[in-house]
Amino acid sequence: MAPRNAPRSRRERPAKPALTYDGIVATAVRLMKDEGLRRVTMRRLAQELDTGPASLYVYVANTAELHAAILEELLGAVDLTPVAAPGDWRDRLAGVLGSYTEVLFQHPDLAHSALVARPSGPNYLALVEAVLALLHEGGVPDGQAAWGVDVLLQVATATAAEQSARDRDAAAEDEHLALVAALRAVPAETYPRIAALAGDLVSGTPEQRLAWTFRAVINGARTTARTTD
Amino acid sequence: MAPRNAPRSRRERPAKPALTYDGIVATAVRLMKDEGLRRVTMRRLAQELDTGPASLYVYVANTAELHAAILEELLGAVDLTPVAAPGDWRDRLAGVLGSYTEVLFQHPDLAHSALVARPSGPNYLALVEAVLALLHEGGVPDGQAAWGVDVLLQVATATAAEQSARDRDAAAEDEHLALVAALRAVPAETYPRIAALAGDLVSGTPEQRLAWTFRAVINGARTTARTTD
DNA sequence: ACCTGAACACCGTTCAAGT
DNA sequence: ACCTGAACACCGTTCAAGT
Repeated sequence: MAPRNAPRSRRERPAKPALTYDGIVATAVRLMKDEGLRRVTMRRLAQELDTGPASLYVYVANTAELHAAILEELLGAVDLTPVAAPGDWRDRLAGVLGSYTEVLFQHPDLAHSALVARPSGPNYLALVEAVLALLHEGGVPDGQAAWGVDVLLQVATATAAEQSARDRDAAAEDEHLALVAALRAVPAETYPRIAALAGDLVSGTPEQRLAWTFRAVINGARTTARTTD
Repeated sequence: MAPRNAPRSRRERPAKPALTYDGIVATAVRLMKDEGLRRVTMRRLAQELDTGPASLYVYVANTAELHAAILEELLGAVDLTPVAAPGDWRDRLAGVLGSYTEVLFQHPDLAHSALVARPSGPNYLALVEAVLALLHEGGVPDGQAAWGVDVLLQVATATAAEQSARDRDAAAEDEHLALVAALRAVPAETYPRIAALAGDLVSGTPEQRLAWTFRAVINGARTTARTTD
């Protein structure tokens, strides 16, 4: 046992390290990994940093910005090596997008927040750059590449966000099952095409569907001119 | 002035009409149009219905389901007449999708909730049926049409959701401006493609970009086989 | 400049108890 | 079966006052 009244805790563990933006974000990332994004609230985070919630507003404008900062941090894990690897550009682009998707699927609540407040830090920019570089290599015209990168990242993000809601709580899963049931039980007179395609509409894993979607969007972006109409 | 103590209010305005699912949803729709989706909470809605929040849980499983029911209601306003109109199937499909987008842009908070909990009522099914019918008319193979309808509705919904966040609060708009600024100020050595396309990346209105995206996804879905790999 | 206590104005959801 | 009061366990954000 340490002697009583020793000034240890005062000197070795300064109870309150000064607040910094980086420190706040790092704590937020840890909190999210430990307890999920739902618990990364201004109040809970302030508690973790041994302060009051008002103090955080000096560094972060609101909760959405905080969540965007967490995502930006995690985007450092996206594998961008396919950009410089050999092989077909489409496959390598699908690889980068697949890696982005994996990051989102591992922390799926973030995908949801990414749709609302996109990050704009270096890791996000590096991802955009990688996608643009591969579209350029594939000969996709600049204007189409510029708009195409948005669509590609958006479908990946939206798919992860949808999936995340179902993973998180049973109610969202129930609702998805309700949709599947509704599609299968639909009267063929009123909805002939839905009835004809019932099986196809719900087939495949999210990953399989997303892989096809990436290819389809890449092909579409490559071949669809940006006419001003 | 009416005579005092008349039993009027007791007989002519029964203070509490019985709760029903339809009544709850109708009140929720009205409340959203009056005060915005943010105010359509279980507590606020219960107050509007002159009861306690616990009573609503007899009819609605949770807030997400309530919001999905509101959207399903509003989807009745989507214009599906292009399905049976003359003209190029692509243009008519873009028309249906554009009408769906307009509904979402008018009540943009709903778009956000639609990504999490999709509706599965008759209006949503009619929209899916319309898109499938037009893809069928265009000769898009069944499997590709089945997966393509999802992508088309998803990009429309995700675009509206993004836009809604910016319309709603200034903070989200600031964040978007931060991204635009970051894209324009990026060092050309580190991010050569972003620098080269800076103007294109942020050009166009959401409507213009979405119109191109619809065409690109339709083309991609039409030409991209669903190989099992 | 930075930090904070305290307050304002809310939330979703559950559950035992009533009718 | 349906409805409810009351409670549990939280929220985001602001602002005047302190250091």
